[in-house]
Amino acid sequence: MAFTLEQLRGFVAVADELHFGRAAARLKMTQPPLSRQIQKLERAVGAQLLERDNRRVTLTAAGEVFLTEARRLLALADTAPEVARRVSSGSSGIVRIGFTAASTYGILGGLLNDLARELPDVDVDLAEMVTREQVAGLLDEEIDLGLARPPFDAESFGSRLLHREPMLVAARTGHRLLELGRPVTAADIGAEPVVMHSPTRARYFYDLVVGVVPVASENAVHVVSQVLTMLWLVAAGRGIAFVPASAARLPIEGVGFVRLATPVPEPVELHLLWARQSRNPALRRVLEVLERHTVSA
Amino acid sequence: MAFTLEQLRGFVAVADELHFGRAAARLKMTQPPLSRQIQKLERAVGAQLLERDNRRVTLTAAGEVFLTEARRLLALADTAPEVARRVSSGSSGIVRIGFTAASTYGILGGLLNDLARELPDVDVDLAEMVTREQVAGLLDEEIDLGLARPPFDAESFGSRLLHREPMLVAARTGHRLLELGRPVTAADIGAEPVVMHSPTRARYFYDLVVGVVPVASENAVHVVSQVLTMLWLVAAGRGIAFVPASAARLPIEGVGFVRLATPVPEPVELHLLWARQSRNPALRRVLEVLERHTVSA
DNA sequence: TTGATTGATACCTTGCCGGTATGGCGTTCA
DNA sequence: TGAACGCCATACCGGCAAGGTATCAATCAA
Repeated sequence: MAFTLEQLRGFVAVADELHFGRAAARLKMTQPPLSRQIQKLERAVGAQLLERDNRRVTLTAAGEVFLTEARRLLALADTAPEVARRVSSGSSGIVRIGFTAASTYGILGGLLNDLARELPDVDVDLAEMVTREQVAGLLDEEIDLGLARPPFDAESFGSRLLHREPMLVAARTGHRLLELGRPVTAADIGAEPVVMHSPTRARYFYDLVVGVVPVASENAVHVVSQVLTMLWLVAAGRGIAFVPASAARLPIEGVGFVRLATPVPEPVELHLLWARQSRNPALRRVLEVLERHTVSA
Repeated sequence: MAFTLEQLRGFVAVADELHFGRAAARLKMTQPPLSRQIQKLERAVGAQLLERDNRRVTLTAAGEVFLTEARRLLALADTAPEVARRVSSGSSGIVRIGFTAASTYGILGGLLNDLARELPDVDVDLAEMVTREQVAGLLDEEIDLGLARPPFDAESFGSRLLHREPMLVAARTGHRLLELGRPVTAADIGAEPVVMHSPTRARYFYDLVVGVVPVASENAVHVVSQVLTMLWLVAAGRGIAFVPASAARLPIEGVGFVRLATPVPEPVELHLLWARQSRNPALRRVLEVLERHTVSA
């Protein structure tokens, strides 16, 4: 037969007071049931815990070590519900965030700072993934929150526009386009070789660029999907590239930037994205915090 | 109102089976009282632990964390009588040691041998836990002694450097880095895909590696926290990994090791760690013995 | 639509827990 | 030295709560 937490409380009280009567009073009960509790506890443990010598009560050696065990058990039993409640209310927990590499250099830092300040007990796991992976990850609950670019299905996902930025042209230092002193237009580009976005893996940028510079696909010398790779290729003199403004923060030697003229001034959108079906309570709190989060451009 | 250990056992059984009927059978009771046990437990905890949707049962986020608390409580409740009985039958103390998985393959064995020889009347309980868990465990006296890596607070903890070892690069057999015949440097690694340490759960190694190989974070193909997992991923050809030398003792097929060049020759430290506040008398004696214990490299 | 599955509810019975009363034993004074 | 007191254990009783049986309600599969 196993012991109960009540018996432990009784034992700790008696061990504190070394007196059954006072211990019982502290537990707001009478002495006889307390005596029986202790007897049962000793039978369950299989060792004598207290020496009662009809005048005084003392702890045995076994009782001494069992007392620390009992205290630890009770402490754990008292705090465990608190832990669960905190998770349930979302004030503690884990939120897994997927993000595109490019968003790192824009707004992820400030966003994480806000979270750390307002929800210090929420752990954030970060995973770098492209938009398509994020969409899949949200659906099978691999991540809770995404930082991604359109398009995505408004039915299954909640989203919020987080950030807009202009499009830049990246070119090797000294390139003629950098000297224009004004935004670059499609006409300026002509037959310039272009490091192009992959139409499959970076479809968002691909569509955006093709909508502005119709000829671009003709001059593509490379097709890649990572902004960083593009800038390296630009630095290596392979051609020019179209990148979001936040890429200018990357410290790549030998690359300069100039604004690209677009119908919309800031066409590059980054959205917060989450699965409506998510049951992660921490996610709700995180969304509340990020609702108030504004992005400094 | 507080919960009982019986309710915890009920909850753990249901969480294991995700089925009230089977869980009840395992507990040798019928289903209705089990349902009520869980309801009472949820009221006592103050959070919903299980999602019952009349066809299937799932754990909520709060249930997930409460489950680990419940398991810990029950484990403690099961071992506590054992501890008391051992003392009752002559053992003079128990020391609980937390250790990281990696340290097992280095020095834990010899250390335990020393203890068994010099303090045969002290029982040793072992628990595998990461550094952060050890720090928490020491503070709430769940363990008495830790084998962990920096950093930790020198105010509340006593510590002693126990062991230093070099850092290795793990790569698939036949990999070019293994053929160099000399320690690997940051330049050798280049754009090699890397199985990286988690910056949150394996912060010590993360910081260590990032300090030596600045590009590592760019090429991270996986982020994990267990050395064994890293080696499996390396064996599967996912990339290379940075591991402490003791990991080379793990018998993983198809993985080779080569020294990583570091500013300090043996940068990986393992410390003995204990809470200054500890009142466990056996701990004092153990520390005296380990004071004389030296580690054969 | 119907039968099967599964968790919740209603109601009953019983066993356990705590209460009061009292006993046994030792200590303390007059 | 013995009477009174202090303290823990035991006996016995009553209420409550836990478990069992029967059944309901909801969902899913055929």
